[in-house]
Amino acid sequence: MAKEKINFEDEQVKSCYRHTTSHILAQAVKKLWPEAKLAIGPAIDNGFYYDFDLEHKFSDQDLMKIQKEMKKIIQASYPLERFELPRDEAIKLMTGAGETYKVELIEDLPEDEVISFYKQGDFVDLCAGPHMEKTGQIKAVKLMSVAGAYWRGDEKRKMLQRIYGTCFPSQAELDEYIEKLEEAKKRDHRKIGKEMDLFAIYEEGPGFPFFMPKGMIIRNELESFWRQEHNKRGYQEIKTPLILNEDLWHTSGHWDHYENNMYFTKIDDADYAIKPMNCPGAMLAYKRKMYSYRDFPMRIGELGQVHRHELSGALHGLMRVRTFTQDDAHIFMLPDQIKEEIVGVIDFIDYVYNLFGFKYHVELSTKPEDSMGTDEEWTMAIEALAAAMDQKGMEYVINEGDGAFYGPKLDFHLEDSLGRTWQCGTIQLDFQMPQRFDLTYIGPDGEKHTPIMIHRVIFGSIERFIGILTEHFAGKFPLWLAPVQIKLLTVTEKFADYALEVGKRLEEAGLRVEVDVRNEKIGYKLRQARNERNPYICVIGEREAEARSLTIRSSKLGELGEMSIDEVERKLLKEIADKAV
RNA sequence: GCUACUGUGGCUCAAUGGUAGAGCAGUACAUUCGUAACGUACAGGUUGGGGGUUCGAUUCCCCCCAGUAGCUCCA
Repeated sequence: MAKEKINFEDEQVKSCYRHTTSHILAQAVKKLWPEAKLAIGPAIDNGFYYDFDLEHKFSDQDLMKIQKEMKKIIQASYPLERFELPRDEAIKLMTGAGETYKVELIEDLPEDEVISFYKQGDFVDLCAGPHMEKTGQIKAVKLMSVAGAYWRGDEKRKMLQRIYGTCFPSQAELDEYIEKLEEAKKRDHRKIGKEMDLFAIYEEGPGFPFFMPKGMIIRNELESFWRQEHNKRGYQEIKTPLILNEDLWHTSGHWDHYENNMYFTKIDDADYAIKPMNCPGAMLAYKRKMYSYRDFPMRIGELGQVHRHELSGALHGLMRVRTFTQDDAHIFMLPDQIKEEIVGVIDFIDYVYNLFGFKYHVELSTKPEDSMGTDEEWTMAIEALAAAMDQKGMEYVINEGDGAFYGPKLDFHLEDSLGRTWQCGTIQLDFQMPQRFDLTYIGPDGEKHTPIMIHRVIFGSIERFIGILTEHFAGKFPLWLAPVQIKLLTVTEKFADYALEVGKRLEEAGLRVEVDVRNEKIGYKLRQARNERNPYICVIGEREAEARSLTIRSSKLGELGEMSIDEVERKLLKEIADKAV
């Protein structure tokens, strides 16, 4: 049986395999530190973890020790035996063992739930299973790291020590996984951002990124693309201030629901807040005049810079910052326009993500504990979002209680190089804000009505999106985004005149060109140009200068041979116009 | 914010209880060389900040700041 090939393609098998390994981890830790209390130890996407409550702090050396102990348990190939106990006996067993966390888990199980345990050797753990038949079936194990994690994910409760590990049916597969992780690290946008001189974050401003000239090119290209696409889709653009009076934030509900994340300031003794969201500004902009029902839908976009006080430990390169620019828009509409507008935004997001070749998944986030509005309004809003997704025939998962305080949302998540997902696009349906700000329009009945509003972003934040793009393309950006699109390298200084002339001409055609006429060997200049991830590199020597041609090399396709300057110009301009990836 | 870890010249890293070294990048000189690093020289650091222990700390201790991983939270 143990010789049977373990099918990791089967998610259930994989999960069962990893879950068993987490029990082996727990057994090893209990052997080495009998006083350790066990919390929980599930299989996760890339492996498994187990949480322990233990005075002794695990070090990297400890991980090695534990791993050795795990090997012994695997070699002993204990069978995993399941047994069930009535509730009181189960509690007695765990209380006797001093496993207070397990007792709490049992006490929280529903009355009619079967309480099962798994035993391997002298180790017993509360567990619903399933498990492998014996510990000897586990082949390649590696403990990855140790980190803190709150008991039951509650920051008010004790922080436990969590050991992360992974395991595979063979050493080769484990090695492959480790190698993949190494490769992914090379794509880290923080590393590439530094190497390509795109952006920087200094101690003087944690979470407040600086964009350098090359990063600004990417930013500006994204923004002009954004404007173009919004124009096409009937959006108008506004800009609202960064700082607004306290009253506004009371009206919007931010003061009550979002204060912890806001920065405040005073002007002439009056309280002001730095905006954490753009919507209240958009509300004021709406209120500047009267509207007819014929004016809807009204789509108002804003590239709005917001500031949010994120916890220091949450900051992460460009992905999680304390100031970012949302590619925001607020759509005001009539009740019967809701679904169509949501579908329109879904299509828009899908168009943009597909352009870059992104895979994404969607979550529907429902009413959080701290929220405004009635249950009926929330139900209606959630149903509208779900209906739009259903009309598109798109899959989504429900993310219970994770909505914004003013309404439910559809969140679009993109993956980074390490498989972590980041929320980028979001569509939020809001019945609250228009009421609170007393927004109105005149309906066909001649009466005043309150419009319905959508908040939405496509990129999410320009910063995060650039981070994701950087990792997705490993710094080899599509030509239209590349900070330098073509780099010309001279073989010797003799060809500098020709190179500069070509450079000038390509620049006049609208291309971003760099010419390297330095007195260095061509191999050296070439190496540097490649390290800079330049999409196109041309070496210019005697041959090219005489024929007035270019020998071009693509970072993606390799050598493309000799072409006329015209050809190169046309080729690149077309690639840019096509936004080819 | 919490837990653990880390913090040395622009970058990557080394070293030691006795006031720091290398490679890359930079500058100068030399070289004019056709597809991933020519050579020589120079310059560059009060070892994140503050305090303490010590005859002496960058190395040990404490506090703070920043970063990394994870948790919590989130675009």
